[in-house]
Amino acid sequence: MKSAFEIIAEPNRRAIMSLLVSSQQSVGQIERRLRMPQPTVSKHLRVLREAGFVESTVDAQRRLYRLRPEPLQELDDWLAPFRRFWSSHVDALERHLDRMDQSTPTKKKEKRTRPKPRT
Amino acid sequence: MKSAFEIIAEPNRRAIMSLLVSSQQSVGQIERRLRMPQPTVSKHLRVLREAGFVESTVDAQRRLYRLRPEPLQELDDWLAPFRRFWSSHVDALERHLDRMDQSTPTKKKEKRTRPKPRT
DNA sequence: GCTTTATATACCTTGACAAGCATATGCCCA
DNA sequence: TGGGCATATGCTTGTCAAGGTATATAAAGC
Repeated sequence: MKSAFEIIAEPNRRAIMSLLVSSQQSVGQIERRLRMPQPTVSKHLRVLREAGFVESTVDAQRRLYRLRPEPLQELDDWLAPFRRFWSSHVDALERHLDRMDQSTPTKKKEKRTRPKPRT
Repeated sequence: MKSAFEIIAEPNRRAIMSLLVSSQQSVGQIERRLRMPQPTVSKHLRVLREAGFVESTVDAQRRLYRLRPEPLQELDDWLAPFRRFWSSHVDALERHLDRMDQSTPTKKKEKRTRPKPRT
């Protein structure tokens, strides 16, 4: 089984998801609005469906697809531990930088790979 | 350039990120704690670094890696529009299901692909 | 029943990427 | 300065997934 992260790694799938945020859509609607060949849409919808990101309803010859919240919540849960790095204060990074040294450092030359970000 | 989503799609990279949440780590520490061959660690760190997920400090022969908040925030931003589906009420799904019909439905047979989830 | 519309699937090709292994680079210390 | 430790990089290979094209399934309407 594929992780939720791999599912949304694909740009077309993210586009489909974003489209479904406003309301449910048929395959044909998605196809037209995203200017994407129909088999491509169907295949991505299949992946999304099997991963639980969307569900479908039969409407005559059409299938209406809509979002399901659970897998997105899983992504959100993974992000949670990292959220403290930016959500609390502007200087969250600074606090992080000060919480160092459980390694065995010798000299600390402190040559940063990047310039210190000015938030 | 690669999207932040593709970067974190790789399980080993997510493991490294999670490890760095507690504090910065040297390559050797990551290698031992995740039981991962050293070249593998270095290569993933390179990907993470070039995508802005981590930055490094030179400490003699070691390189200390630590997290950077920005790219994760980007992920969080993408998730934001979907958050209304679960964060507000228990019946967020229900409300979504009721906000339908901008398609041209004919009969509405309502054969759900899955059983209606009982939250 | 036949045609049209809507969606799904099968097959093939191609590209991307991760792992494994070997090797290079760089720094420390005796 | 030579050897050992820490990390980075090069090369090769196997795998997997996405796109393209064609075709299958199924319902609608005449």
